[in-house]
Parts: sequence; C-alpha cells; structure tokens
Amino acid sequence: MPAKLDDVARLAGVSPATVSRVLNGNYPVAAQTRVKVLDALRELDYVVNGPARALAAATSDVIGVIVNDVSDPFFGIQARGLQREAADADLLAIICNTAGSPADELKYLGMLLRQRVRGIVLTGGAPEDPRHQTATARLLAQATAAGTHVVLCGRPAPPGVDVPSVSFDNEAGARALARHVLSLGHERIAYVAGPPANTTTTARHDGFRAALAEHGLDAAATVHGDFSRHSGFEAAVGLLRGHPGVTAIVAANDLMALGVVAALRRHGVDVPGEVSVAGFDDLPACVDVVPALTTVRIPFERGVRAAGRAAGGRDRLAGGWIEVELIVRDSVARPGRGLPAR
Amino acid sequence: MPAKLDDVARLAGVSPATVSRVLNGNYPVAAQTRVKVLDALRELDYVVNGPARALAAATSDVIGVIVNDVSDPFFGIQARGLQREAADADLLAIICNTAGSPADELKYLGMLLRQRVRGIVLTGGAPEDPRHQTATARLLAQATAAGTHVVLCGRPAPPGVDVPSVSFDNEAGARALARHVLSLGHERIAYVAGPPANTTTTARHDGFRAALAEHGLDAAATVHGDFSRHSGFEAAVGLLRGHPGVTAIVAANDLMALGVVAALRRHGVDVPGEVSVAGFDDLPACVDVVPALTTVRIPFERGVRAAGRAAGGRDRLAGGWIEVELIVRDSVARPGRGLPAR
DNA sequence: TTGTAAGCGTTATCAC
DNA sequence: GTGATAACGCTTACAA
Repeated sequence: MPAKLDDVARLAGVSPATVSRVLNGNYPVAAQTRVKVLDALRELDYVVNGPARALAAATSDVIGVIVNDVSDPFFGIQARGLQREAADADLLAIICNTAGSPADELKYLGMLLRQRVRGIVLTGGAPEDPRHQTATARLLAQATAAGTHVVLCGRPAPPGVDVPSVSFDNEAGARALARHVLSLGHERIAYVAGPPANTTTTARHDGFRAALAEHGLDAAATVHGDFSRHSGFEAAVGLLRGHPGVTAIVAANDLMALGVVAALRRHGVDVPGEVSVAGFDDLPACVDVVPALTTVRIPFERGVRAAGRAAGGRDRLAGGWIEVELIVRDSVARPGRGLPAR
Repeated sequence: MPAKLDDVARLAGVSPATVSRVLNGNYPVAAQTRVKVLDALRELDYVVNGPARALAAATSDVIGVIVNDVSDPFFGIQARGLQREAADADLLAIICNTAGSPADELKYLGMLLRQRVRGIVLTGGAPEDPRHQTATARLLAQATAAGTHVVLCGRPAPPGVDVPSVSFDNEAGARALARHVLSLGHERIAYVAGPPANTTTTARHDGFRAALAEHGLDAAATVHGDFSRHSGFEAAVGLLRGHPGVTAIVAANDLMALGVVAALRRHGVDVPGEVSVAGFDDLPACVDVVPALTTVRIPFERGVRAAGRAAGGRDRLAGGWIEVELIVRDSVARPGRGLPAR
C-alpha cells in the first residue's frame, strides 16, 4: 500500500537506484536530480521499507536488549540508557523481559537472532545451570558468527564464548556493605539472598559471607527471594517468626530491602532502632524511604552507554569492571533489641 | 553466513518450498519428509531470516511502544505489560523513550513505520500543540492505512484520526483527590502541575481546579514540573520561598509528590503534620515512603493488556475509559501550620 | 552522474 | 504432497 522506491523513481523521472542513492547519501547525485527526488519522496510520503532494506543490505537498524524486568528500576534505568544510546545511532531497541526465567532468556535470544538485530545486550545475573550456560553459549556464538555484536552487562561470559562484558563488582560491594554493618557491632545478621543459582545472587552472597567470616561469624539466617519487593516482604515475615534477636537484615537488592522495611514497619519493629536493614543497587527510591536506605551504588551510567554503543557496532568494547560504592544512609545503626520473640 | 532455506532444503533433499511449509505448518507435509526437514533444520542450526520473511509475507513480528521514559515506573509497568502481551503472541516489542519531547515522538513514529511493525502503542499524555497534533495525525493515518494496528494509551486521539484509545479518567481522579483534601479543611492549596501543553497535565489540572471552584477557591500557587522527581523537589523549594501558609501541596503525579516530600523533609517541614502532600498514579513506591502517599490509582492492568493484544492484531479494541480510584493513605491530614515564612 | 540488473531469503501461486 | 517460479522492496556491482 505505501509508496515504494519505484513509485518515487517514476514520479521523479529517474531510476530506483538513484532514489536509493539520495536516500542513503552514499553516492554522488547531481544537485538538481536530488531535489527532484526529494520532492517526489515528500509528495508520496515515502517511508523506507525496513525489512526490505535489511534483507538487501544484510544489516538491521535494531538492537536487542534482554532484561529481567523493565518495571524494576534497576533494569528500567539500564534499558533507558541502552535505548538512548541506540537512538543516538538511529537504531531502535527491542526490549525483552525474562522475569528471571532461563527458558525465556533462550527464547528471546532466538527471536532476536532471527530478527538479525545488529547487536544484543544481555543484562542481569546469569543462571548458573551448566545446561543453560552451554545453551546460551551456543546461541551467543551463533550470534557473533553472524556478525551480531553481543555485549554482556552485569554477568560473566559463559565459558568458551568470547564476548565483551561490563561487570559490576558485586562481591566487593557486598563485602563492603557487610563490613559496615559489622563495624557497628552487629553479630546476629540475617541475609535475604536473591534467587538460587544466579551469578548475581552468588557474588553478593559470597561477599557477604566473606565479610562475616572475617569476624568468625556466619549468617544468623539465610532466606532466598527473587529480587522483588514482595519476596523481600515475605522473607522478613518469615524471619519475624523464627529468628528473634536478629539485629540486622541485609538484602541482596534494594527492592527486597524495601519489602523488608515494609514488613518490619507493619509488625511494629523500628528501623533502625530495633533492627537495621541494608540493600544493594541504590535505586532512586532509596532516599525516599524513611529511614533512607543504606546500600551499594553501581554507577553504571558510563558502562551502560558503552555497552549500547558496542551493541550498535559503533565501538569495540573491551569490557571491564564497574567499581561499586558503599552508600551509608540511615537504615543501618548500632544494634538494637533485634527481632522480637513472637 | 547463517544457513538459509536452500541449505536446509538441499540437506534434506527437498525443495525450499517444502521446508518453508514445515516451518510454518500451514500446508500438509508428509510425515517422513517432515522429519527429514526437521533433522536438517537442527543439523544446520537454522534460524529464520526475519526481515526476509517480513518482506515476503508483508507482516512483521514486532510491535512498537512509545513511552515517555521506561525508567519511570508509571511507564515501566505499562511497557512490561505490553511486552508481555506481545510475547504471548510471539512478537517482540520495540520500546522508545521520548522523554516528553514531541519531536522525538514523531521521530520514533517514523522509525516504527519504516520497520513496518505490526502495531504501535502510543502511551502518555499528548502534546497539545496543534501543529504537533496534525503531524501525529498524519503519521497515524499513514500507519493505519498500511495496516498497522495503532492503539493510544492514556491520551485522546488527535482530531480526525480514528484509532482506539484506552483512556484514564485523569480529570475525575484529580477532582476526587482535591475534594478529599478540601474535605479535611484545607484552603490554601498549592498545585504542582505537569509540563505545559500536555493532555495529562491539563486533565489533572482541570479536575483539581474544578474541585476547588466548588468551594469558591483557587490554587494558592501553581508551578509546573515535568513529572520527574527532581522537578517536584525544585517546585517545593520554590514554594518554600514564596508561599508561606500553604497547608497542602497536590502534585500531578507521584514522582513529583515524592520530590515534594523530600524537599519538605530537607527543610524540616513535617508531612502531614505541617503540610499535607498528595500525588497521582499510585506507584509501588507510594507505600514505602513515610508518610505513605495519598494518591489516585489507575488500574491499567487490563487496559494495557487489551492494548497489547490489539497492537498485535489479535483483538479489535473498541477503546474505553479506565476508572481511577482515590487511595487515601497518610500524607494528607488536617491542615497544619503550613509552609513556614522564610 | 545515472541506469540496468542481479541478488538478498522468504512466501505463495501455480502446476504436477 | 511436492517442486518450480514469481514476487516482496531494496542495495549494489557493473555498465554506460
């Protein structure tokens, strides 16, 4: 239905090739023919057919971004940065939400492959299941073999695949955070971990445990959530009815920490007077809570932009580490009376 | 580089047409040839070439979503719902952030048009500039003429274009909220509006003013933000140095309300003891703030899903209104001492 | 500087 | 059931 190159060519009295050339500006065109063509283009409201161009030129104007959940600010912010960087290169960004499902991750990788996207940014912690890893590795290898620029953001490359990765130092961050909590004198500390078998979960958990081990301590309790606010709430409810005396709860991310704070408040436990709470990520919401959340910031602005450029094929990306930063606010204080006996 | 239909056909000893048929399952194929083909497909790690298919079949596997900012939970949640609905139909979702810029909106519409996406969901308030409206109208008309399913979400259709629209009753919500504030006895109420010349801004502002008018009142002050937290903060700072005695601040959305609360807290003004604050949208963060934010909820779950299905071409959407709901929490109380004289 | 024509990898219409 | 063979709308040598 819409006008095509031939229509424009006919109206302008030139060949389709010429129209293509003024469109792409990659070949010299006489000034006067150019204006004729331009007029015809406008006259017909011509819009390039992307798929046709992609097929002929073997290159697409789209990059793919895979995240856990765009509505989680942690990923939403990354998605926005990636999309913006894509737009700067006149590319569009397909965004996929896996909701943490390894199967969805593979499914979306496949869908992006068949769109022949120019690049793929895979964000968030990776499932640790070896079968999933090899499956991912295969797809990523296939992608790079096809000339797709693959970039990892916040996860290590699966063994055997050589793709650049922007990594966050989760372990160091968790260690710094735990040390901060310990330095205030806490000894009975509970940990709300992320979903099992996930690289981010493991890195943060390891850092936490390492810090405790330095003091000859172990977690007073460990419970797994799924990084959602709701799961943090549930986790805290669980701790409330089984772990009296816990004076601090460290969550693997801010969303869960927010859930913890809400649960404690609901049960009349004062934060940080009775129990201290800490998170990870430094979401914008951290400063709006009372008490403001002590957490770890991942300044990924620059890294995300570099990832976006690399996915668009504008830069080679060597990959690298993003150092994280302990953010001390008000939700962690000296040990209080701890979780009440129920 | 990747295997194509011909390669598979050759390996399976059949014609490309047959391979295409087993791939699409839209024509009968003998059981045994089917398995030969399936084997060959697997053997070669075949992946359909999306652009080629889109060109030949004149239909794409992608929908486009235009939002203000995915990292704003209000849009992030909508984006997630739309993407999810797309995925259910085996479609991918391109997500575009306009950051409220009308020019970007047009730019992205154009880019989506040339991708020949199957559908487009345009979310958020629309710029009221007539020139922009006619420009939008043209593009939307072009899209529907090309068979693209256009759906509006949270904005009215520009004059002259007949596309379904899922609308939120912003005006009624704002009126209900303002009435609630008034009912507690407030008389000096400031309003933090959204960006000028935007349909959402206008609808909410109108509702607010209508309620005040019912009491023969007018806003004690009106200042415009851009729906961001930061702009809310700035707005409150402005009010603090020029409008003593204001006992309530109503913001056009939650993000700005959060900024207002933060600014008041920073200046030692107690909420709601001295000044009441209200928002709009009912973001998840509303319950984490202290005091929990009184606001208006837009239960758009269902509407967003319907919009997603319509964009994917699975349903015709008649369009309709989503009723909003006043959510009374703790940030609005009886009038206190008001903003201090500086 | 411009035109001709051969692809690009599918789908779809015919025949067989 | 299956195989040729045109499209689909564009890019890009290759000629002119």
